[in-house]
Amino acid sequence: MNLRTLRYLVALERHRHFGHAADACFVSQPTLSAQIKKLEEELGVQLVERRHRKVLLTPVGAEVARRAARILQEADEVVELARSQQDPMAGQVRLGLIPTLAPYLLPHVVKPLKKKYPELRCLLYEFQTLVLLERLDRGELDAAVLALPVPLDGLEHFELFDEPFLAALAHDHPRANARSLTLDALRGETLLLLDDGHCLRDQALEVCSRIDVHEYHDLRATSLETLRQMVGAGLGVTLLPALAQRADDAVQTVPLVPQPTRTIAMVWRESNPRGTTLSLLAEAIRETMAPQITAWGGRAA
Amino acid sequence: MNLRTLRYLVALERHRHFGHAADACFVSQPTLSAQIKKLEEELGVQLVERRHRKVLLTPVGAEVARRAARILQEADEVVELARSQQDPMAGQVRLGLIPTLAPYLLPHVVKPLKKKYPELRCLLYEFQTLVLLERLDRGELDAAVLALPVPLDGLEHFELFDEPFLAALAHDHPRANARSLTLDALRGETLLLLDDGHCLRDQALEVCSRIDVHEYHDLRATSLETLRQMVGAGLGVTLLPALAQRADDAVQTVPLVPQPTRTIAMVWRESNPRGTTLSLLAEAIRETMAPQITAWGGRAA
DNA sequence: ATTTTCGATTGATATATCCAATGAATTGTC
DNA sequence: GACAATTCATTGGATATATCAATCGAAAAT
Repeated sequence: MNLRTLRYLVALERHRHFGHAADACFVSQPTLSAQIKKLEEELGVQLVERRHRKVLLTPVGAEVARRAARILQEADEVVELARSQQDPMAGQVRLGLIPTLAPYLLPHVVKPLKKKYPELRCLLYEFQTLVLLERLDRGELDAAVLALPVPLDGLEHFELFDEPFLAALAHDHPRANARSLTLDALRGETLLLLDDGHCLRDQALEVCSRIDVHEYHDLRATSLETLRQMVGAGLGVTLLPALAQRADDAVQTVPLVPQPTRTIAMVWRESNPRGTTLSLLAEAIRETMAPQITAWGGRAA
Repeated sequence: MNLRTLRYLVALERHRHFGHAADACFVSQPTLSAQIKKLEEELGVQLVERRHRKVLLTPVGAEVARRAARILQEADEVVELARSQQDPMAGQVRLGLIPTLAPYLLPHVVKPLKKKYPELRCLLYEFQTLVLLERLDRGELDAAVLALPVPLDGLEHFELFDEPFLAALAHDHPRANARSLTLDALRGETLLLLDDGHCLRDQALEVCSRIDVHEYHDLRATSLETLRQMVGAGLGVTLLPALAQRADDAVQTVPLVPQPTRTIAMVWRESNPRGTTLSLLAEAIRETMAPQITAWGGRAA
């Protein structure tokens, strides 16, 4: 069976006339006749009653034509689907972000992106780095926004910006009102960290590795907001990524000198055919965030 | 576009491997490769990510494949329609049954069916209810025999009979030789059940919900025969469907009063062109089983 | 460094589809 | 009743398409 042949049958049903149906299909009448006949042979049933000056579909023929019309419609829909996919900035993109970034970055970028690329529908997911890379590889995500470094084999990457870390202290901490702090000033403090698996945990540990701080081991926060609460409650200090800072009576954030940062980038599979879309998307995010980041002394990539 | 090409795409989706997909379609690998490529060109979108040792469908590719599978199923239905037109009770029918019914029902019906419809070849499958419904929907089965209720949208159904439940007790259980039991008589017993996913598990729980029994949680049987062994070993009691009873030194089955039952029915897709065949088949099964069922006090539908 | 795996490419061959011309059956006209 | 008109079927040759075996080349595995 063949979609073309089904089209012939549907045309024949409409026109009830071999010649006219053939015209409508832009083929010659013998072609259509032969194909209908072949279809009948293949199916082993008579589809058409050929009477002089009158073509009638048999009951089976009518049913087959009805189903054929439906099949053709669905086939046309597939073509439509593909066509609508042609515009690089249309359709949907499945985007994953790390949890210590997503809730703070998205409020800045979602609206501008919607404005710049109104046809683009971003499906947003929040996973830790390892899961992001896994899903990326399995094709369950189109791109991931995360902190470098990650193993980049087979991946394209586009650096978005360097996000500074700030010291977060309880409001009644002796140094809470300093204009800035050196890392050394935190020596001897109790350091609060996120749970295992969050890249921010490793980044904070890395930054603080050269000074003598003791991690608070009894409780590890599972979200940045919990971590902030713990700082506010006076359990210790932590490093907050700049995007996560906000007015908070209980917690003061103080810039560090020299400024530690983490590099935020978007990555995707080299083989992803939507590479263009993803570059443009990354570029748009970079551009949107640049003013904010430079104001904080970070590097817009 | 071409139905053959769509078949190639669907095979590629299933196998995620050009060579294997080609084998499954009985063509050479270059043929399949070329056709997929041509389809991509025709649609103007990349459907497949070709990575070394790994083939991945793009999101569009996956969607196209999904629609293609549907189209192909409908095309196959046209062929079936035509075939069944020639002789409704010839050809093959793919029939799925639930595992708590198949081994006990089939010995009763296979021979009579063979006699009544010698041209009909039944391919038999055994799956749990959820899988049956899924495969039915995907067109991998023509009909399923299962216990109602199930969601019946888009499905025809034909009730075959109501199968009674019997109490199954170890032969040395105090009540093992009773002529009949009320459910209340099981109060306080340990109830043995099948594993999750078996509808019989839910049916037994439903029946016993009003009396106080404790489920034996440490081990759930994966088959009715295992369950019977466990009862024989004295681990507890269970409910057996009437068709599953048989002479067994270690296990006694006792009728319950009033008699709980489950309704066994055959279901198939409304759109299945072999509806006539399937009704006749169901009718034949109902007729074959009626004497047996009424002898047990069940209702022949 | 070598081998293995696997999709892409090539070129020859078989098949399917197409059209123009023509045939055959029915109906309408003189 | 002969002849023309209509309409679908058939024929035969041209063209397009799908197919295969053989081979290539890149990436991984050893």
